[in-house]
Amino acid sequence: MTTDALPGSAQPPVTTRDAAPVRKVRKVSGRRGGAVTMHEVAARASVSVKTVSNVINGYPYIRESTRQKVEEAILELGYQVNVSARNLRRGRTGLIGLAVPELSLPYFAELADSVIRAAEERGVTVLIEQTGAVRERELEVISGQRRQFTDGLIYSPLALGPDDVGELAVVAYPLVLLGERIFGGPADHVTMSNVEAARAATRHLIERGRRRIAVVGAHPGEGVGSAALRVQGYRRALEDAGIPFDPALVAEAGLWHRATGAEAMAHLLDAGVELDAVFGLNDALALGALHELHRRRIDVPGQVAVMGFDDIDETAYSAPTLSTVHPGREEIARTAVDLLLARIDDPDDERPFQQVIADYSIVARDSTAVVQA
Amino acid sequence: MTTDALPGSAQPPVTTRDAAPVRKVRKVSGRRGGAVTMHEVAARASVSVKTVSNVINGYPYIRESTRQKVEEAILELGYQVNVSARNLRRGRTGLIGLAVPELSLPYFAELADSVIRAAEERGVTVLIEQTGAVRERELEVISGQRRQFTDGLIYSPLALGPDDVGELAVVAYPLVLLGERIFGGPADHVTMSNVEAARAATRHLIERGRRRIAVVGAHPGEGVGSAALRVQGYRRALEDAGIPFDPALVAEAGLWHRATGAEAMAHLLDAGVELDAVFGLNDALALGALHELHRRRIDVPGQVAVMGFDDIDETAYSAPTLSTVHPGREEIARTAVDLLLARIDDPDDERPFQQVIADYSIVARDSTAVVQA
DNA sequence: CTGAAAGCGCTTACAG
DNA sequence: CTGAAAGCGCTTACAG
Repeated sequence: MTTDALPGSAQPPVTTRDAAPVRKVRKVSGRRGGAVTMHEVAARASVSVKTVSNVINGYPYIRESTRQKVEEAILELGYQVNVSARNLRRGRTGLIGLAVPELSLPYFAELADSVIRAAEERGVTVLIEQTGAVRERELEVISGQRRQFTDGLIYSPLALGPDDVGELAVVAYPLVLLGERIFGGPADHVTMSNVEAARAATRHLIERGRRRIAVVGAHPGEGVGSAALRVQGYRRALEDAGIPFDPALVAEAGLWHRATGAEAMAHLLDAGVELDAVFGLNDALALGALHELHRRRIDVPGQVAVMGFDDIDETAYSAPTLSTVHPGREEIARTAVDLLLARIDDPDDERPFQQVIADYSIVARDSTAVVQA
Repeated sequence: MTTDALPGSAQPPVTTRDAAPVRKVRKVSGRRGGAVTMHEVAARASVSVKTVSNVINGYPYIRESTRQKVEEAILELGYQVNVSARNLRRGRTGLIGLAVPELSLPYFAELADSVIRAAEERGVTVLIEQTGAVRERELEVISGQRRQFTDGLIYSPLALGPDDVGELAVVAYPLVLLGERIFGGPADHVTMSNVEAARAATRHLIERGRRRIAVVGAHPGEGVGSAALRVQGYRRALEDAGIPFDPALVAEAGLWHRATGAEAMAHLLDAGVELDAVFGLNDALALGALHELHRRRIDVPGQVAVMGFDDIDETAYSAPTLSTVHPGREEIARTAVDLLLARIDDPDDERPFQQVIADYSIVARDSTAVVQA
């Protein structure tokens, strides 16, 4: 080692031929050269590397005095395990992948947040990949180079459909599927009861006296995915209450963004459709609808009640605050991580793939409050 | 190798003692055991491993016929480089860290998005870490275990201040600092001209005839960080125009969220402060203010113009759309990645630390439109 | 242009 | 409870 100067430091290079036995300040080195190795720790503690390794990995049967010697040496030398070497030896990386459409979409940003936290609790690190909800890139994620970096993948496709189950069949690493695009795939699957949740959301509106409930975000002609399932739940709730289904109340929105929600809402209003409530199939759509209603000075919830789906942070801050469906994002994240780690820990486990359905709950806020007469 | 069944497959375990010379379908294996090695490729192509390595790493002086033999063998065997082994040998991981407060905050979600894209173009992968803007965790990131995984770090602290420069001094890996909390630290630094941008934003309002311009999001008593700098820019613009500064127009908001923006706005209005414009020190604050104005049926921009800062996606979708400052997020991300990679590629480079200031621009939207008389 | 061989820093049977 | 040694799969001087 020739210099301790920071790389790129403005100071003149200092050649340290240190005579001092122990350095005062040991810099936090990244993975770069000259790092302390296990052998040096072993030498200093007068034990074998095996023993150092045992201490580090929490092997239980170590004499207390030995453990202490080793721990002291580790501290004194500022030793850190070389992760690449460990990975090479173990055949693991300690990293799991998370593939989502885009972090710019609040729901997925929050999902990523939850997955990172859940993984952290289990001592693993998350590598996020963005697919842009582009079919080609969603397929690329499955077999791309990044799979070399990770022990498994949590995969939330938006463009793939049931026909792509075959693409997943080639996967030989632990995989957990999220969402409603592919069912029965060769992977564990965490999802939610979209139909029941949407039914409950609609019932929530009906119970508050609403009868003309519009839906924003439908994907007409699509048989799979969240849109189809949630519209189905909406229709069930109408049936339950004996309210006839009126197609005029169903507004399409391909992308589930605020902008499309506002547009769809505008279409409904411009068409003169009579309505006293709006169910946005996700929160962004509902917030878009809310803005459009505001813009037209239509009182929420006085004239029109609004309901969303996802319970993103923002819904607690909008004016009025938005009632929505809490889809158990934390639970979904935790379950996905746990399922993945179970497969990673025991790759020869032959137990059948699991499908876990997360609990949802209705979050009642101001946008669906009962207005005092 | 005993079985090709998917791990955890419901099928009975199949012991493959394959006699067939070539497998039909090779599964995309993660990092798990039994993967093809370079030696097998070398054997099949009848060359040495060195040659295979050369082909893979694009070493130029290889006979065309040799290259083809090797490439065929790679294809036939479905060979993929073992990243852990390569990393161990190279002393690099190909991963860079990105530490941000929270992905749930739209600005940071979008920043992460941009950094991931920029890194992807350069062939490196990003590992995101969340600090929650908690001082303790921001410090932990600097020396934590994850630094073992990455070749360098892009670091965006929110809780640390100038006094913490010392904490960075121990860092011996390439580091790029983002934001306005720490200046002159031992690292490259990408920032923006907060003062000038805020001044331009305020001027934008003044040019549209506004004179009573409120500021939302100030941090009274704080000398560093975005809040102080942006308020400074605001005051300069007032001076430029000969408008006296009125402290009553400055509203505090510790956290820069939609909710606090709405609260601050409410305070201003309840206090009866006369105003014809609001400058939110970030977009979330401005959007919160916008909602509060809507709620009170105060027309934007008719009665009050609203300006934000950050140009998050959402500002293009709000009603009315929000004028804001475009801080060159993409440029910041790209520059940060490039600076970091330059240090990683040449760790012995002694060139002084750079401070790069990204260009900003004013985005004029409906919330500051000039209203026809 | 290509080969034989050392070594990156761990973990883990195998012995004792 | 601990040690000596092999080997994970690469890359890279060193030779030719």
